[in-house]
Amino acid sequence: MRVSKMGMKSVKLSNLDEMYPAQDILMQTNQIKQYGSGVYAYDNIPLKVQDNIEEIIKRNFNKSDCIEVQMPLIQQAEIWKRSGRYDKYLEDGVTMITETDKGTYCLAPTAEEAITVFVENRITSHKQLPAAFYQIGPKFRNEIRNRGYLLRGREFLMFDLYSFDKDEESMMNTYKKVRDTYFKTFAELGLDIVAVAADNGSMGGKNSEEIMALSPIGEDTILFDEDTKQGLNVEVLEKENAEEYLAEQYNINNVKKLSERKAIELGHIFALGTKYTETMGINFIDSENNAKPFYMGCYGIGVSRVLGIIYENNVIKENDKIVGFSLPLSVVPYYLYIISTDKKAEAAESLYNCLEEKNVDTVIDDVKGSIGEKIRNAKILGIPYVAIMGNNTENGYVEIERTRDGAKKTMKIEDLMVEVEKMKNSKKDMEF
RNA sequence: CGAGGCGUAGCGCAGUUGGUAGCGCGCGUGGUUUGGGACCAUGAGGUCGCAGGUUCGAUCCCUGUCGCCUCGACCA
Repeated sequence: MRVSKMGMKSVKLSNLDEMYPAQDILMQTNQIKQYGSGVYAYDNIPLKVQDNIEEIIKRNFNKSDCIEVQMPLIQQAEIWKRSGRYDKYLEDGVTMITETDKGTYCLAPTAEEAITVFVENRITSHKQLPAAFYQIGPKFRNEIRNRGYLLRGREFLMFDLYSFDKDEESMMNTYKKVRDTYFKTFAELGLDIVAVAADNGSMGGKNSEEIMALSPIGEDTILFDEDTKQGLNVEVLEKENAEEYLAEQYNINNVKKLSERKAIELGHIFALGTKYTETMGINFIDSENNAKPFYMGCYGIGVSRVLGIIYENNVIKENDKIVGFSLPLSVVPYYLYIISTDKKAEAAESLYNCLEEKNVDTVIDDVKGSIGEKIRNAKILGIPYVAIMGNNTENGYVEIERTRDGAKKTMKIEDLMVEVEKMKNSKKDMEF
């Protein structure tokens, strides 16, 4: 991508939001644009980071035999009435309603109802079970209070997975399998997650855990056990016989060892049981020719929220001042930010074009400006490596700066091309 | 919805004890610069969120309203 084509201007950062500095940078530099409370447009780089997050999620869940589908975003009120949730969702004011001359539609806040209808008459026999379908798409919730930029919007991107099983035991096996996939997925995304036993809220059902990421900007405080990696709600300690309960339920024997950690919820997994399929009357035929309601599970990940957290977790500072971020290789869309003095502009173009040909995406700063300004822009965009060609580098050589920690190295241009391509394929840092 | 705060140029902010507004950054033009956010000159850009009221006169005072932010409840 060419800086000259991306509608970018140099912005001097000022008075960053103390709580969410990274997302404030995105706003100040027009990488996200707010249209209203909890409603944002995305510029190229955050959008592509989000695409990459999606892709990692999809790949992991595809491997776990989950099938990607798409549910409608406008859903007739009837299906919500069928599950009995219409009144509750309206009362809460969370669901956004569109009245048309063809009737009332709900802008999808979630999709249990829609997916259940999708499965009806499609999965009719126990031989087709277990089955799991997921989608990644926009969700709309008229939140009582939006907060933290992308962390809790009215319109946001969500991964939602729905599983169908023949009985409770099988449902719990699916639940565990999905839970494992969550851990794999978030590890790949570079986020430390903890599963925290939780209330079921409006979803209902048997069993649920919040999937939380440890992060300094977390809104919630959880207790964390280093040995078992188990997370708990702070409230657990307020229970009667808390110590016994912890020992029994979570194998935690030394309460003093628990440390308080800031965390933020990125997902929630539920073993629902037959709550929806029973009220909606959606059944399969078991091996003894009886009609039975499916045992469902539903599982969500706030993709937009993951995006926000990844930005917030990767800020870089110089002299204690936040100057930008350095996005992890697992999700960054451009690996290298190429800059040069006028005299070396041709060499920069040639490096850019060669990498384009190898399908390695980079950014070339082809706008007039000082080297220092351009390096700063690389950091504001979150590009992990900067290639500098100028007075300090003789022909055929290039200086590389790793934005994460400011480490520098000079190398041959042809070696760089090999290294960057390697980095793209392995998602691992170049050697420094 | 309960409590608090804020709406003045694209962004960050001043200011007017009531006489219709400034600064920094950014932006346009010309020139000099060119390895860590350069400089000189010159210019563009605001019905001071909106609507009423008080007043000779309101961006400022009063009332209402809308929007945004933070804490709480709720959530991915």
